[in-house]
This record gives sequence, structure tokens and C-alpha cells, in this order.
Amino acid sequence: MPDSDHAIAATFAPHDHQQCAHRALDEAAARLTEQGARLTPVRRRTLEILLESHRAMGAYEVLDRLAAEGFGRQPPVAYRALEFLVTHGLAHRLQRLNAFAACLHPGHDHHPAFLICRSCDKVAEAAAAPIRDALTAVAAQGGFRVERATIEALGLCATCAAEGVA
Amino acid sequence: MPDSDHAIAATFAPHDHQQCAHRALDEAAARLTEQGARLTPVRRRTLEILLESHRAMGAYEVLDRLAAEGFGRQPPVAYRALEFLVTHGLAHRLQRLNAFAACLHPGHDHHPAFLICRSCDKVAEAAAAPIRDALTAVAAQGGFRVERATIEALGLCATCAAEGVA
DNA sequence: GCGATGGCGTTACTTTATTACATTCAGGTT
DNA sequence: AACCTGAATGTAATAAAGTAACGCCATCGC
Ligand SMILES: [Zn+2]
Ligand SMILES: [Zn+2]
Ligand SMILES: [Zn+2]
Ligand SMILES: [Zn+2]
Repeated sequence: MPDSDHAIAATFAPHDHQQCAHRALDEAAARLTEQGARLTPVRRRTLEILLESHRAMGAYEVLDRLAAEGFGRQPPVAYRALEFLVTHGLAHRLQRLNAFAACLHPGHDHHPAFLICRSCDKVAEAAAAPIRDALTAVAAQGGFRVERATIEALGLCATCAAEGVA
Repeated sequence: MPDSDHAIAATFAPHDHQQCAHRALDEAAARLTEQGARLTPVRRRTLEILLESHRAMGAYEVLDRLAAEGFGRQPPVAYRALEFLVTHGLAHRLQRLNAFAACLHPGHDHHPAFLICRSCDKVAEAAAAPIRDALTAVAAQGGFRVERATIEALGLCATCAAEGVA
């Protein structure tokens, strides 16, 4: 992940989010073309909805939006689109929240660590490599081979801290 | 956590589980006495059920067991007992699995990392300190203050690997 | 054009979790 | 002993999250 030192701050700090979302959508489309997968209307719209903010959204929250815009109104509609996005590395699932967030760095580290601000609810992706290394090392001492890791932190972002949130 | 190098292997390898479970239950009772909390029949039985194996159990699986033994048969019965155990550090909740596992080291590291074997389904607790340190450091670079971390690894334990599971 | 495939929509259902409220029980007070 | 009180337990009802099964239609390779 390039700019990994700044990616976290960039998520939480005020920024030109129009551009931020637009770039992520473009990257996503590019990656799908590479992979020969189709970015259909529901899928595209689902990704756009996730990209509207840096928050994670529940499947039913996404579904309500899709239904309001003329797409299907049954759970599988949302779950399928979300699963597609996750499978293709364009979105992530947050276990703690039973929710989904758009990936802002498609193509880089597909299994990042997540930083969830308990005040503003925004979610940032952090480089997981050093953390996963530590985990892998601890596990290896017990003979355990790590294949997939879920790393999610709850805490307070710099912006909220600066605003005096305890 | 003492014996942290061996705690993982001890969970997955064959061992005197009677004693293993008994010791955990005794420690749990001792801790509750310290804290002035009550280990009521449902709570005790819930912990015993979790301690029967090193697997994580869903709330409804626990509930079925409790109901069969004459306790209430509505979800809150299980959820309340489980929440009590989690709150008092006697059990852990696994986010990936929507399930609960007894804590084998009550009083030591109350927020361990979890190693979940995809073959035998056993769950081991690993020292989280080095992992959390790496996470905290990465987050700090982005101005994020970590308060709680969820660290869960899916993989293969030494015992299953030795048995030739791919 | 035509069959195969993938995507989308539906209905129906399962699993997981919470809210609200009545009842019981241990502990201390009078 | 009678009484109060708060914690613990039970219930019913409902919400929230997720999946299975099936039909229709569009797109694509032929
Ligand atoms: Zn943005
Ligand atoms: Zn924040
Ligand atoms: Zn054991
Ligand atoms: Zn195993």
C-alpha cells in the first residue's frame, strides 16, 4: 500500500471525498476489467453507496437504498452484490459490525487491518503485514499455521480526539 | 500468560481434558469470589458446557443444552449467561463464528488472539501482546488510538497438520 | 438463431440477537 | 417473622442478519 503512513489519516481527516470516491470507483472498474468480471448496475450502485462515506454499512441498509432506487428489495439482492465486491477485493466485510465497507485501495493489500472509530464510525484500512507477521510468529510457536486473519481495532481517530471526544 | 509457548500446543494436542476443564472451572469460581459476583446454577452450567471441548459454541447450541437440563428455553437465558461469563473474563466471544468459547486462562490476558483450526474446530488462545503492539504502532502512525482489538486467525493446528490434513 | 451461462428477481426460511415485562430469590431492615 | 429491594431468571414477542431454492431474462459463444 503506497502512502501507508498517510492512508489512515487521509480517511479520518476532512478531504475531497468526491475525488476520493471517484478514484476508488475507477480503480475498481479497472481491476474488474482485468479480471474479466462484470460491473453490472446493481454491483456498481452498491459500490457507489458504500463509497458515499467511510462508514461500514449493514447489508439491509444497503438493500434499502437499492430498493429505493428500483432494484430488487429482497435480501439476496444486497448479499449477492456485496459478496461479489468482497470476492473481487472491492469491499471488505467487518466481522465486529456485521457490515461492509468499500475498499479504498483495491489491488494493494487485500486483507488489511481495520481501524474503526467509535465516535465518527469511519473505518480506515491499515497495513496488516507487520501485524500478521507478529500473529504468524506467535502461532508458529504453538505449531499453528495461520491462513487467514481477522484484525479489527476499535478506538478513536485523530480527528475525533482533536475535537475533544473522550 | 505463563507457559505461553505451550498453551497453544496444549489446546490442540491430546491431553487430560478432565483436569484441564476442572482447573479452568476452579479458577473461574475463584475469580468470581474475588470480584464478588455470583456463579449461579445457569452460569456455572453454561461454563461447564463450554468447557466440555475446546470448540466454540453458538448461543443456541448452548441454549439447547440448558433447556434439556431444565433451565429456561428462551434465547435470553443463554445470552445472559454467556454475556456474564464474557464480562467477567471467563469466556470469549469469537466474532468470526458468532460463537463463544470458555477462557482457559482466566485472569491472565483477557483479550487474547484466537487461533481457530479449520479442521478440528478447536480454538486456542495466544498471547496478544506482541500482536497488539504491532497494531497499536501502525495505528499510531495514522493518529489512531486503539482501545480494543479483535484478532482471530483461521488456519491449521499442528495436530491436524500431522494427521495429513491439507 | 440457439443453447449455455450468469445475473437478477422472487418467496420462503433459518439463524442470531434483543426488547419488554412478569416472577422469583437472596440479602438486608425493621 | 414481615418487609423491602435489587439481582437473577423466566416468558413472549420481535428484530436483525443471513441462506436456500427456484424462475426469468440478458448476454455470450457458437
Ligand atoms: Zn474519502
Ligand atoms: Zn472519528
Ligand atoms: Zn483441555
Ligand atoms: Zn486441528
